[in-house]
Amino acid sequence: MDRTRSARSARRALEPRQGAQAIRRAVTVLRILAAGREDGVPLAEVVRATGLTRPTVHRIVHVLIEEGIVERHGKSGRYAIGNQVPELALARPRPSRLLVAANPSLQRASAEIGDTLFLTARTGNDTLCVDRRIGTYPIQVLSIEIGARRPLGVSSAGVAILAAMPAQDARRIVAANEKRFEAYQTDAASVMSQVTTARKRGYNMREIGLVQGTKSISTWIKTPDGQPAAAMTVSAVRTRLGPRREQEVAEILLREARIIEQAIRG
Amino acid sequence: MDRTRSARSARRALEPRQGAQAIRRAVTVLRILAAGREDGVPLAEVVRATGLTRPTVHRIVHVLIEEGIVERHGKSGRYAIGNQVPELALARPRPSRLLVAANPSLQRASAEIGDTLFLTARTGNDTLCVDRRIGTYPIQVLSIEIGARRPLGVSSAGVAILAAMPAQDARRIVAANEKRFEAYQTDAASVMSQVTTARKRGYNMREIGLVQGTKSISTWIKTPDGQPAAAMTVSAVRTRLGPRREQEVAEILLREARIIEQAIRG
DNA sequence: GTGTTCTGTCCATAATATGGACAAGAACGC
DNA sequence: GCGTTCTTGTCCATATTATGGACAGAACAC
Repeated sequence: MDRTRSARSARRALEPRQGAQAIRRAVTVLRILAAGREDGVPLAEVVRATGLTRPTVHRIVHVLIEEGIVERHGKSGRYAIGNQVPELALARPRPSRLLVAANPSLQRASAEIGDTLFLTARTGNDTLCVDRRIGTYPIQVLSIEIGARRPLGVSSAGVAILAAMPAQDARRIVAANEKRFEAYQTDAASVMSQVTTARKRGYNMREIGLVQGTKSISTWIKTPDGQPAAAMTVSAVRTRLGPRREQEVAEILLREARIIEQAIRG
Repeated sequence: MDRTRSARSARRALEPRQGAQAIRRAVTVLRILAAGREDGVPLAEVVRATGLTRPTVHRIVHVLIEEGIVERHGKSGRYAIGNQVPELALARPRPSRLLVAANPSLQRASAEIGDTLFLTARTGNDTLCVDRRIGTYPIQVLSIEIGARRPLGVSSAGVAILAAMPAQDARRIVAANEKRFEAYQTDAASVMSQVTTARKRGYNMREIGLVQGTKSISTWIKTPDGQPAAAMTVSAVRTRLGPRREQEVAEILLREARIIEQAIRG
C-alpha cells in the first residue's frame, strides 16, 4: 500500500462518490415520497423536505413517473411510490433477517403484554414500521401501520434508536432531519432532549403518543457491530401503563430485545 | 385512461422528458439487476444488457450501493437489488389489483388441473412472476419462483403477452430486448415466430420448457383498455400434456383468463 | 510467458442537469 | 368581481455535472 492510495481513499470517505448527483437526488426524493405512503406527498412538501429547488424536484419526479417508479394521484395531484418499486423488490428473498430473528420474541411479548407491539427498523435517516402484533386486550392502539415511515426522532421508536447510537451520530441525523420535523410539530432541540432522557433510562417512554391518551415504551435492538438496527415498541391507552406496569413492560421489552440481538448474530 | 390528451402527449412521447438521462439510466440498470434476483448480475452483463458504457454503469451501481438501493455480494462480486428497495415498496398497499382479481381463478384452475400454475405480469419490457400455485399431482414443475423476471419473449408467458398486443408493439419490445436474448439462448427471429404461432392459436404452447421434458401452456389476460397485463401458465411434465389434455387445459385457462379480465374491470 | 476475461479509475470534454425567473391555476377572503 | 397566497408547471442561458475513451490491475487459462 503506498501513501497516495490511502490518501485517496481517505478523501473519498469524506467526499463520497462523484458524478451522480442526479441519481442521489432522485433517491432522496423517493425516500420522502415513501414517507407519504399511499396518499403520497405534494410537490411543495418534497421541495421543503429535500431542500432541492422546485424545478429540480419537478423534473426528477416526472422522469420517475415515466419510468413507473413514481405515481401521481389523479384527484389530489400528490406524488407517491409507484408500482414498479414493489416489482423490483420481488427480486429479493422475502422476509428480512431482522423479521425472522424478531418473530418469536414478538409473539412471546405480545402474548405476555396484551397491547399492540411494533417493530420499527432504522433505514437511513428514517424509521420504518416493519411488523405489528395486535394483543389480546380489547382496546388496541393501531395508529401505525406496517410501512409507516417517519424521520428518526419523531416517533417513540425513533427516539429509542437515536438514544442507542453515539451522541454525535444522533446529532448529525437530527440535524439532517430538521427540515422535516416541523411537519410533525417538533424540532431538533425537543428531540435531542428526549434522546438524552431515554439514554439515561435505558429505554424510551413517551407519555403522549401520536394519538391522544396513549403512552408508548420503546427499547432498542443493536446489530452485532453495536449500531442500533431497530426498536420494539408497546403502545397502549395511558391508563393501562401506570408506573408499576411500565416497569413490567419495559423489562419484558428489554429482555426480548437482547434475545433478538442474539438471534440476529446467530 | 388517457387517450385524449393528443398534441402534447404525442410530442412528449417522441421526445420524452429532458434533463434526467442519469436517472433514467439508473432505473434501467435496476431493472437488469432485478432480473438477477438474489444472486445478482456481474457488471459486464449489466453493460451488455443496457448498452451503456462500463464506466457509466460502474458509477451508477456504486452510487446506488452507497444509497443502499443496490448491494454487492461479497464472494461473487455480483450486483443485486438492495434491501432499501423492499423498504420503499412498503409504502404501497400490499396486494396488487391483479393479484386480488386473479386469486379465485388461480385457486379454481389449480384444483381443476392439478399442475403448477403461474401468474406472470408484464412490467415494461419484462415478465415478472407474481404468483404460483402448486397442484395436487405428485410431479410438479417448480422452475420459476415468485419474483422471477425475464425479458418479454423468453418465457412461455412472455410470448403469450407479446401475442396479445398489436404486432408493431410486440416487434418494438422484441427489438429492445434483443441484446438480452443471447443470455437465454434465443433471438428476435425465433421469438417473433413463436409469437405469430401463439396469436393464431389463441394461446401459447411450448413443447420444450425451461426444464428438460416439460411443456407449458399460457393464456393472456388483458386490461380493460385492451393491453395485455399478464399471462396464466400451466407447466407440467410433457407426458401429462398430450394433445387431448392440452385442449382441456387450454380451455380452462382461457375461461379463467376471461373471468380475471372481468374481475379487474369491476 | 501471452491472451482473455473480468473490474476499477482517471480526467479532458461535451453534454447534461441546474435553478432563477416567469406563468398560470386553485383556493380563500372580502 | 379583485387581490393575496398558495400551489404546480415551464423555459432556457449557464456552468456544473456526467460522460466515456483510454489505461491499469487482477484473476484465470493455456
